[in-house]
Amino acid sequence: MNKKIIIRTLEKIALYMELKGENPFKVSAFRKAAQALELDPRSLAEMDDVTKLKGIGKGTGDVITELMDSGKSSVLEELQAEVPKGLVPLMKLQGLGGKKIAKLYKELGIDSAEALKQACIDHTIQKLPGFGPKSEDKILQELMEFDSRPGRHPIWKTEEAVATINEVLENIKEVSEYSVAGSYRRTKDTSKDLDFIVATAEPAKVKDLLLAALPVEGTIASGTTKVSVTVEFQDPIDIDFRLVAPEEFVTALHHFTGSKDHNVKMRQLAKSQNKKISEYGVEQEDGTIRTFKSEEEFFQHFGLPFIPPSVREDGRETDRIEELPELVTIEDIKGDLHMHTTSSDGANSLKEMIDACRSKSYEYMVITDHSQYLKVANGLTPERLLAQNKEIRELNKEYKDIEIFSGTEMDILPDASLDFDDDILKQLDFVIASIHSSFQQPQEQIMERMLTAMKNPYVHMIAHPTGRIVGQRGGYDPDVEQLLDWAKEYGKIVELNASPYRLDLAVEFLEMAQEKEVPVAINTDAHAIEQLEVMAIGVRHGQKAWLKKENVVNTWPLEKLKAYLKK
DNA sequence: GCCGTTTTCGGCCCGACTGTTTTCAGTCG
Repeated sequence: MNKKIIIRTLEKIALYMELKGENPFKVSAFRKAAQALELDPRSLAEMDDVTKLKGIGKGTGDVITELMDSGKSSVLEELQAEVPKGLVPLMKLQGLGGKKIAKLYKELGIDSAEALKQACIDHTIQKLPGFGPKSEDKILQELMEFDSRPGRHPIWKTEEAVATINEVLENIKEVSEYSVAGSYRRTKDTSKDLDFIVATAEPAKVKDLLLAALPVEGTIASGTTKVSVTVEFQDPIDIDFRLVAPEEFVTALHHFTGSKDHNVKMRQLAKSQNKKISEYGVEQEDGTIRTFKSEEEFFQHFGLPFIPPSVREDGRETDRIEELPELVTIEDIKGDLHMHTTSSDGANSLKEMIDACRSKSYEYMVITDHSQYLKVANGLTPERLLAQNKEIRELNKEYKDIEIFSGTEMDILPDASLDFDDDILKQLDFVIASIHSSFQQPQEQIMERMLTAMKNPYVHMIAHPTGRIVGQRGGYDPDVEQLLDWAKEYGKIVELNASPYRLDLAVEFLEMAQEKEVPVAINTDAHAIEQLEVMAIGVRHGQKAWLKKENVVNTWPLEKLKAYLKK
């Protein structure tokens, strides 16, 4: 029995219990059991007794055992017999939770979205105790909008909204400090909504100014310290603003940066020290509230080093603090191994790209324009590539402060051949191989193409290994584990493409790469000088996988990298 | 349902907002 199926079953049981209106602690016990399994790196076969895991006891352990023995769960089956399936999607509606849905089912027999809609239209909802005319209106509204609302927003779409809001906040003089928080600050590749913390002594005034400056489409909640609105940018997106007093800024920022699991862990830790964390400060044993000047100081208060937002995820980060000093940081980056110029589809010339990298104080850089197959990107023919190679060699003599490698981003063609012959490739310093075509091929064919590149002795790196676009397309679906095994076997680097459109490899695969000791390069794939800045996003994405500096080749000094590429 | 260096019962992170109440339950993050 697959571990993932067991995890999903435990979560499903929790969901059905919620719909039954079960004790919330019992519900969360099943969620915690699912999480305990998920966070344990071992396979089920490797665990002799699951109840030894913290969070799994007799009840949840029995469910797991039954699933392993018979492939089914009588607990889930009983719940499913009792709770209509049609109630499950109702949990997604804003403002409706397990208890209210359970009540609607028990009292009115509502067992589906359609039945709920009809009950709203017939005005039977508002007669139910605990519900009223406003609830009825809201539910109906939610039901109408639900299908058209986007789920999670990819980071490349939210960036624009964040920049706009930052600008608005910057220009309100009553705002003393502000920051985006939430999953965006943690550099998740998608976000459900955006959170902003705003420090001000005049919350009411700031609230009015803020709402007046934004294209607000609707209001979800509007209190004195918390405002939730739907704002119309490219797509409508929900934004939470928390207005706090200046001294509360740091604890509020920490709280609303999350993750939820990280906060739970921190609060438990505080409790064990007889303290209490809230968004307003840390209550000491004697009842006084302590506030902080910085998050560093906040963590220090609990005897912890600064934990960067990027790794505040599953709550285990507080147990991995000894690894924090080894994490890759933006200051460690010594070069960028993937960028384009006007020779192919870039917006800036060779010299402009070089000057931009010099101003970033990089030790080295690689020019990697597209190859001839990619006609839409004006890919270079062997002749143009060799001419560029010569030009780079000349420029390299001229610039003493940076080493300019001559490279290519060569297509792996649909027929599993490579776009350049070996006698061309061997004249280059750095060869990237990547797939830009025939994504729909079956996995065996994709993998055959990858294997050709892996086996070629002149190829150094596989770029954007899965071809995904965050929140838009899945890519060409390679068997990533196999790919990483090959990379290890044939000595290839895999890329962490830092473009917010890609962030490819994804976090789980980067973890796998590090475990298999496959070196990673964090590259911007810049098509214009401004895009060199996405390196910071890539680094934070890498931190989410706990990538260590030593495993990221472009943190290495020039000589070490050169020696590695030559072998 | 799970857990225990206040250990087999009683708590489980903490607080804001809404809509319903007339003091609070439910939902959300």
